Amino acid sequence: MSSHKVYETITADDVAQLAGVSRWTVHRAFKKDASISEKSRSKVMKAAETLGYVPDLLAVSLASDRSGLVALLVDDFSNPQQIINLDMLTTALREAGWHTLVINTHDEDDASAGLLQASQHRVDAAVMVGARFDDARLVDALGAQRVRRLIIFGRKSNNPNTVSVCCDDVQAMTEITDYVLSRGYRRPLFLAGPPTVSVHLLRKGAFCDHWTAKTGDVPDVLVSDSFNPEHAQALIASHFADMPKAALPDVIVCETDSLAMGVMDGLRYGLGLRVPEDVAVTGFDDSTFARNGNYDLTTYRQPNNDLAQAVVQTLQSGAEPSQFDRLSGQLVVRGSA
Amino acid sequence: MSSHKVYETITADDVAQLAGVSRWTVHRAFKKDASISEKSRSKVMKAAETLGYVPDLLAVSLASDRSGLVALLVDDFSNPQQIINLDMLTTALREAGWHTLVINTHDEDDASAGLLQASQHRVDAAVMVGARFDDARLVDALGAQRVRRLIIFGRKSNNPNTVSVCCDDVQAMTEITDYVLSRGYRRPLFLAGPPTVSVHLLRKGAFCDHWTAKTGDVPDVLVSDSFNPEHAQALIASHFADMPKAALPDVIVCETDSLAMGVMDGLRYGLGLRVPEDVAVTGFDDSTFARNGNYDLTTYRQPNNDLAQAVVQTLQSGAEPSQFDRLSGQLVVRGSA
DNA sequence: AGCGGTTTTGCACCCGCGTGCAAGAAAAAT
DNA sequence: ATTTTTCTTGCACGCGGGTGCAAAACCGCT
Repeated sequence: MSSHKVYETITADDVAQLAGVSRWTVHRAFKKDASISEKSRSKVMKAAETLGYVPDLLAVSLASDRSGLVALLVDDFSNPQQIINLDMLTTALREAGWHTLVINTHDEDDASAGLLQASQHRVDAAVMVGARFDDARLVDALGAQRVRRLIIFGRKSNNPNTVSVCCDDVQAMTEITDYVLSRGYRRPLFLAGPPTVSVHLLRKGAFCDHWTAKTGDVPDVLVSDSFNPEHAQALIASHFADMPKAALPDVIVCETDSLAMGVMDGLRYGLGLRVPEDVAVTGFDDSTFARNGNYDLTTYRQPNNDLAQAVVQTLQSGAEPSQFDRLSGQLVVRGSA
Repeated sequence: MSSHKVYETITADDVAQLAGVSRWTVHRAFKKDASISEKSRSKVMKAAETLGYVPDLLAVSLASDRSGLVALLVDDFSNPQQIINLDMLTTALREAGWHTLVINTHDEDDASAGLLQASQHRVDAAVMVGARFDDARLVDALGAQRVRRLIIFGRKSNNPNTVSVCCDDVQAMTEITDYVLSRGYRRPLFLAGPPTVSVHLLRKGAFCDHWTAKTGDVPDVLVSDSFNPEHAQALIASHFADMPKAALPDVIVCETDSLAMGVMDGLRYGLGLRVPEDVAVTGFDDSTFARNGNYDLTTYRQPNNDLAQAVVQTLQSGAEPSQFDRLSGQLVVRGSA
């Protein structure tokens, strides 16, 4: 109507006509290993070239029942780790020939709606990158499964209709715990993010269990309602406001870097304490800002690229894929602990 | 083949059959303001409900020549501002009923290929969020225009086939300049990002022009090959390594927050200088980390949400849209200058 | 030239749904 | 009760291309 179309769509029929063959021959020319003579293939290719023909992916999807689309459901763009995941995933998927539908979900209902929308686009798979939803409930809510394949990214899901791609949180937390112990810290506080989510239980649980196993003590745990650093900063500042120095923990083990950075800001600017002299801090993720001069955070680096590649491999292996839920990263020791 | 389909696709025909009407009536039931009796609409809706029918967007797109997809070409996931843009855009578009194809482009050729791929998905529009490509060349390279509408986001493009959505950089830089002058700084250095890109010429030019107009002096300019903070940190550290204190600038005006943060780290940890006592710093974007206790950056906040809304409005107004290239943000004064 | 076998090519039909038009049903008017 | 007028409904056809099969063209050989 009003949108004047500058570009006239060219279809395979146009190419066929120009090349003097049938539409199906054009199709074969573009298909690897198709039965077609070299002569007509080159005719077709030349015609396609001059016309600037490219196959319409929409039509291809409809006809072939493969869309070449993968939905990425992301629920927190302020989380640096999720952004890195996004970066890696979009890159890896694109290199492997997939395109990416990013769905910015804000809460769980949104995630559920997003999954439905993804299915309406016939995505070949949906990857849940978020941290704020409960995947078990989500999958069930969707009934059988409108989405061909559901990948839970960054944490372990026990839902059988699902593939988990994540690193081994228990192993990672164990390494952190051992390191903290080896440095002589004995009065730890674990700072956890919002409860509701399985990965956190894993990290918190792994830390507490391992600590108790090694020392016999049960560590204190503090829970933040949000991963937002500013929130954590305020929490720390108020939580320790009237506490005598002697009662302070000597190390705060945080579930993520974002929490750790907030903690450091809170300790320094809110309480006037030094890190690590007064209180040491560890994080998890090795985000960009964690390694600058200001934070210099001891943390754990996830194998981001491997994780993204694991998703691609999962998609490429049509059959029941090996689970990639035990990838391992690397402890990064810096100045904060 | 190997991928056993758990979920049987339900089409409008299935619903039609169950409801005892024709497929077209089903279509009408789902179409607002369609001519259909209340009776049959409710019959259809009930049938659709029990079957769990949702229209297949792929087929809809193919048939209606509107995909409901918008491509977002992003070239730098390490740039916090671009992430905020991504966040705002995906949210605003989703609220307006569009879905988002995010294409992670790494260089200009990639952007060009990405645009082509976007067109193959019949996107209703493509939004270039990147900073690293030259849009003029890009648009021309694509020939007429395979993409219905091309929106350049975050900077002004002069290409007539394009809609620019951005804030008024000249106005913004002028405000910063006036502020810096009002604080008594007189030996500025402007730190620019990689050249090649128009927006930067705007900010740098605006600063230099306005400064010269006000003082008669021509400011020094330093160029960083990358917006990466660590890169800027190293650059600053080496650039000023052997310079006597008296020769240092008294304020470093940076093109973006990421540069400014790198500069602050370089000044502090590389050169042992204090900010703002020895050297003041200003940024641009008001990113999350710019406002924490460590950086406390004086910067300029872009109207992120307005910008995203402007994109939506552009898409919704079918006809020649008013250009949204003069939106204005807000100077944010903090401790760094 | 004639024949069996192989490679190429064309075609009917389908993917799931939108559009325009004409037939059918119901409501309004005579 | 009959004719108009207005709503509803059904249907042919199209969007651009993929699949399987059958016809056609090609091949070497007798």
